[in-house]
Amino acid sequence: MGSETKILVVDDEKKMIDLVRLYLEKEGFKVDEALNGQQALEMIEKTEYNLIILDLMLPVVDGWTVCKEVRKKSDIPIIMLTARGEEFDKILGFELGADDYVVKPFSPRELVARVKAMLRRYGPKEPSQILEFEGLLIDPESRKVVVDGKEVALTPKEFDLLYFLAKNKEKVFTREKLLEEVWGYDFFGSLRTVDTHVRQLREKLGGSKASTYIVTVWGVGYKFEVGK
Amino acid sequence: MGSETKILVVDDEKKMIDLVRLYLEKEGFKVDEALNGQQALEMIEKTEYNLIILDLMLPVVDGWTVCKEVRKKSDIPIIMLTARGEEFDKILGFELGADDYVVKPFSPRELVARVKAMLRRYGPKEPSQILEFEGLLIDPESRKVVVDGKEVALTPKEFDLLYFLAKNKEKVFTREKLLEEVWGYDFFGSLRTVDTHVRQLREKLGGSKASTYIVTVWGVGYKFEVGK
DNA sequence: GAAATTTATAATGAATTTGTGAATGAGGGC
DNA sequence: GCCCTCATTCACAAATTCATTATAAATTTC
Repeated sequence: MGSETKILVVDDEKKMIDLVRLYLEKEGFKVDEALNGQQALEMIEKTEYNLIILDLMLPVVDGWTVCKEVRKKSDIPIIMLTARGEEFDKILGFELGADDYVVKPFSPRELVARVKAMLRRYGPKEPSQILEFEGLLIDPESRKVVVDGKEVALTPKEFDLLYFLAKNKEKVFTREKLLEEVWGYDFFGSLRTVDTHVRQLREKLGGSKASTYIVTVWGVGYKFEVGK
Repeated sequence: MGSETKILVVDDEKKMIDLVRLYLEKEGFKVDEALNGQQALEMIEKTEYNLIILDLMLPVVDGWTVCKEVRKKSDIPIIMLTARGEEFDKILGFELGADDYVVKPFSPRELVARVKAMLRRYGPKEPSQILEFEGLLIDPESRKVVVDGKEVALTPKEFDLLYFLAKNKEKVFTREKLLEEVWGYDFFGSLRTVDTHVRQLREKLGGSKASTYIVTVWGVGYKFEVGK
């Protein structure tokens, strides 16, 4: 992880920057800071960052403008920081190219989790691997799944679940762990939700060999297993 | 399970403590309680906890102070409990070294999930190891057991028992100790239960060399022994 | 060698866990 | 606004495992 992942934090409150820096550095990230939008744009010009954390309310040049400017030249992931009550701005932020937002006050765990999720997704592109098994092909790029040569339509959650299990084949996950990994650290719903999605998946994978891949490990959870 | 993870819960409302205790103990954690900040600090001094759950509003010494004091000496994960509306305090809490916060009223699942997440991240982690012996392979990640090249299906308890014994090979355990370690500290059933599971295991490990590994130590208990 | 203690075997009902069908409700597209 | 999809939850059925009991076998002790 910490192999030189550079993050730029833009906020006019020094205290906030320090807080964010504290937790990001604990995770091994390299952190730079900018106190206003103007400065931020200059720094982005000079240095190649892997991710930008951007407060909306900035002096000189506001967050939206920074966002728009950055997007003209690059696809760096941007996480916006917004104060509660600025909910409306959220939409605007997304339209202008932000990839995620976090509402202040936030928990460091939440921010770190989102940063990591973002980097996993957009960061130093580990070639998104096409997974292939007998009678089953999973392409994360196009989010396409092919069973016995025929494309099968999966819902987003179904796809994410299948892809996660397949990517970590032979490894058992508890329902709790799956909720955390596939649904997200901030989902606290019922464990049985996992069962339902597994069922849907098995059904959609049909009577073919593919339907045998998702295995119930009784008393523990599920795993993806190729078998023999 | 059973490996003694100790959590200190600090709150001036006994009712709140009981609630938290209920859910944490159900998960196998050992829970201590303190009703005020002063008491909390004394307990932390004497005992080594793996995690602290800390209410902000405390008599004698408040949550912030406790947090600051703890941080002077240790990196124990701290989860803060705050009442809704104390949003502002959240930031302050983080600056003082809290690792996460939960807003009251909270769902027990949420609290437990956060506790576990915290322990996973900061707690000590032992890598799960594949154990291999002549004619027997035990993989805790996939929870697979292979005897003489053929996979054998074990029930959860059988697997846990076998893995525990094998991981601690050459060491004798009384039935009592096994119940505590494999079943959990809160299991108060018959000692004979262990016998039953040992028998099942031996049967499933078949006539091969593997079936000789679980050894009865007469008058004491069982051990896993590779022999010659 | 017999009695006493400890362990092995086998069977069964209870308890836990998972599968299944269906209902609800949120959110997006038209 | 309306319909459709998807995610989630619930209730119930099915499957599996678990703990216990009773009885037989083994081992020790005297």
